[in-house]
Amino acid sequence: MTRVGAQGGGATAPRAVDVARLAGVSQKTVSRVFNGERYVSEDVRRRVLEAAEGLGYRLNNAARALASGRTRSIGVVTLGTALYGPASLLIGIERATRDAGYALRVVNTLEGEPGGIAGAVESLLDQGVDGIVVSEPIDEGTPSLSVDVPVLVLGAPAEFGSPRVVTAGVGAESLARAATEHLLDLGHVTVHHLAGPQRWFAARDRLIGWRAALAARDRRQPPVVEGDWSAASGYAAGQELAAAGEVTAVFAANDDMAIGLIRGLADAGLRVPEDVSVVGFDDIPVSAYVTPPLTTVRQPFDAVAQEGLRLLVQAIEKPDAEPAPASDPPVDLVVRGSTAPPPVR
Amino acid sequence: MTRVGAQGGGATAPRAVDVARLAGVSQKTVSRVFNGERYVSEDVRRRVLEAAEGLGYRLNNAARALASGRTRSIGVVTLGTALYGPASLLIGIERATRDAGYALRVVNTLEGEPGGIAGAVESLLDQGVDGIVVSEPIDEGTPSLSVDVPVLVLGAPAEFGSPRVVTAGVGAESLARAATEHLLDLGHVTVHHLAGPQRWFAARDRLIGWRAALAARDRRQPPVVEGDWSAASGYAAGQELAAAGEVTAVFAANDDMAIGLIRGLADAGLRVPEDVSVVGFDDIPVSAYVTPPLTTVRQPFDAVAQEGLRLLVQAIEKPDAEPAPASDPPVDLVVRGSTAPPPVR
DNA sequence: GTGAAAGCGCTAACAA
DNA sequence: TTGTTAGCGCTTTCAC
Repeated sequence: MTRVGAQGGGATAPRAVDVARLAGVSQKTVSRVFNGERYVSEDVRRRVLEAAEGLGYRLNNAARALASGRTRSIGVVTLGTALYGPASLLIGIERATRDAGYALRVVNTLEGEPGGIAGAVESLLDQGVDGIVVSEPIDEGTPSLSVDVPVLVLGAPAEFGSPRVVTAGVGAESLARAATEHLLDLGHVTVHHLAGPQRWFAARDRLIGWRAALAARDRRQPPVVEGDWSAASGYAAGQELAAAGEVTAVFAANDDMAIGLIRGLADAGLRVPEDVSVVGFDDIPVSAYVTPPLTTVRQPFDAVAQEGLRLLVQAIEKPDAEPAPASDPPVDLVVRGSTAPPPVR
Repeated sequence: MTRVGAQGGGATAPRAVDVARLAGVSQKTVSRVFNGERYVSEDVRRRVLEAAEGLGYRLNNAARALASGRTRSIGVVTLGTALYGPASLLIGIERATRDAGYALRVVNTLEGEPGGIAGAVESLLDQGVDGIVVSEPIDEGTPSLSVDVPVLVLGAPAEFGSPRVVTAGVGAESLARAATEHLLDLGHVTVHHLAGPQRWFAARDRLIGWRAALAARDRRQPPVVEGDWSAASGYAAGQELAAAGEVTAVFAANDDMAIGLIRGLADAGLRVPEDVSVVGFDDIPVSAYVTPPLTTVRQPFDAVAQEGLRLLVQAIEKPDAEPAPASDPPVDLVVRGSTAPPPVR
C-alpha cells in the first residue's frame, strides 16, 4: 500500500514519522512539539509545524491514549429529557470540559431505563474515560458504584458511592429558601410547595430549602404536592390545591410546573397573583412573557459546571491534592408579576 | 510493577492475555469472544467470559481503535443553546448513536464563536471519530468543509460541503406550510410570519414553507419580521405588528417567540385569538398551559435522528451502498386555543 | 536540546 | 474452530 498525503483514494493518513522525515528531525521531536513540551528549539518547532501543516497531519488519539494510558476525555451521564435545567447544565459542562482540554462523551439515560445511571457509567468506563460527570442524578438505590476514575456528581449528596467522588451543587437549597422567604416577606402566612419527583436529588434539595425557610419562621408546613416536572402535573396540582382551599402562596420546583399550576388555579377560579402567589424555579426563557410573568429563581449552571469540572480535573491530574470544597453560588431571585401580598379577607 | 486484578493501589488493569491465560486459550480467542465473532465454541466462550468477569476485564478501546483504524464513535456538533428543538434533537441523536453501537462525542459551538461549526468539526476530527453529525446548522458561509469521514447534516440543504454528506430533515417546510394553511383555512386573508434568524437553515425552511402556502392560494405575502428565537424578540415583534395594523394571523417560527408575541400583542391591546390568531412551532412542554394554549406543530425529532443515523452508519460501514433518501415524516399539527377565525369587521 | 528503542493492548492476515 | 505473527502510531525511558 502506498501512503499518500492527501485524503481520498486509497490514501493513508500521515503519521508523525512522515512529518519527522519531512522536517528532518526524529519522530520523538514531532511528538514533543505536538505536546507542547519544553526543550524544543524555536527553529525546530517551526519546521515541524510547517511540515505537519503541509502533510495535513493530525495526531492519532487512539495511539496516544494507548501509549499514555490516558484518553483525555470525560464522560457525562445525563438524564434524558429536554428539560431546561439539565440541558443548560450539559452546555455548561461541555464548555468547561473543552476549556480544560478534554473531549466530552455523552451517555443519556431515561428514568426507569434498565441499568439506569450505573449502566450509563459502565458504558463510559467501557469506552475509556479519564473522569465521569453525573449530571442531576436520581436516587436509584444503587449499591454504590465502584469506579476506578474520579467522578463528579452535580447536584447530589457527597456520599454518592465511590471513594473518588467530588460534588458540586447549584445551591438549590438556598435558592429554594430565598424563593420561599420572598413569599413570606410579602405577608403570606405560609407557603405551599409543589415539589419535583423526590427520586431526583435536585427535587429533594428544593424541598429541604422550602422546609428550612418555613421552619426558621415557625410557620406551619402544609402537605407537599409532588409533580413530575411537567406543566401537566402542575396543572393537576393547581386543581388539587384550589379544591383544598387555604392556599395563598405556592413555591413550585420548576417553571414548567409553575406555569401549569397557574393555569390549573385559573381554571379553578383562582387568579394569580390576586388570590394566589406563585414562584417558580429555573427562569426558563418564556417565564418573563407568560401571563402573569413568573417570579422565579435562576440557577447558576455555568458557574457550577465550571467549578465542578475544576474539581474533577484536579482529581484526575493531581489525585493527592485536597479538593477545595465548592462555595455556594449567590442567589438570583427574579421578581415578576406572579407574586403579590396575600388577599385581604 | 505487579499486575493486580482489582482496582486501587498500584494495580494495572487486566488485559486480554490475562484473561486468555486464565481461560486456557489464546489471546486472539479472547478477542474473538469480545467481538462476537463466529467460530468460537460455546464452551470456550463461556470459559472466556467467566475468566473476564473474574478479573474485571474491560476491553481497551484505545488499543482496539489503534489496531482497527476505527474508533466506533460519532461526533456531534450542536449549537450551544438550551433551546427546546436542538436539545430534543441531541437526545434523539444520542439514543440512535448508542443503538447503532457507537459512542457519542459532543462539541458545542455558540453562534458567532470563532471557528464556528468548522472549528467544532476540526476538533472532532482531531479526537478521531468515524462519522460526524451537524445538528441544526447555521449558514456560516464556510468554504465547504473537507472532511474525510461521512457527515450527517440534520436540517440543512444537501449541498453542505463535503463529498460524503448525507442529510435528513424534520420536514420543516411541510410543517410550516401546514401551520400556515391552518390559519388560511380558518378564513384569514393572509398570514404574517415571525421568522427565526435567517442564518439558521431551520429558520429558512419555515419561511419557505410559509411562502409556499401563501403562494399556493395566491395570497399577499406581508413583510417578514425576523426574531432571534427568543420570547423577547417575539414580544418586540408583537408590538411592531400591532402598530403596523392589519394583522389577523401570525405564524411564528418557534413557540418561545410565539409566547412573547402573544404578550406583545396583548400589551398593545390586541387579544389572541379574538383579534389575532397565532401558531407556534415546536410544541414546547408549556405550550398547552400558557394563556391562551398555543396552537403549534410538533417536530419528529426522534424519527429524524434515527433515520439520519441510519444513513450515517451506512455511509460509515458500507461506503458504496446507495443512500436511500429519507422520506418526509408526517405532519403533526396541534390545534389549541390561540387560533380562531378572523374578527368580523 | 535531540534521538533510539521498547512497548502500550489490541486486530488483521494467515496458518494450522 | 483455534493459534501465530506482525504491526497500528504514539509515549516512555534512557542515552547522547
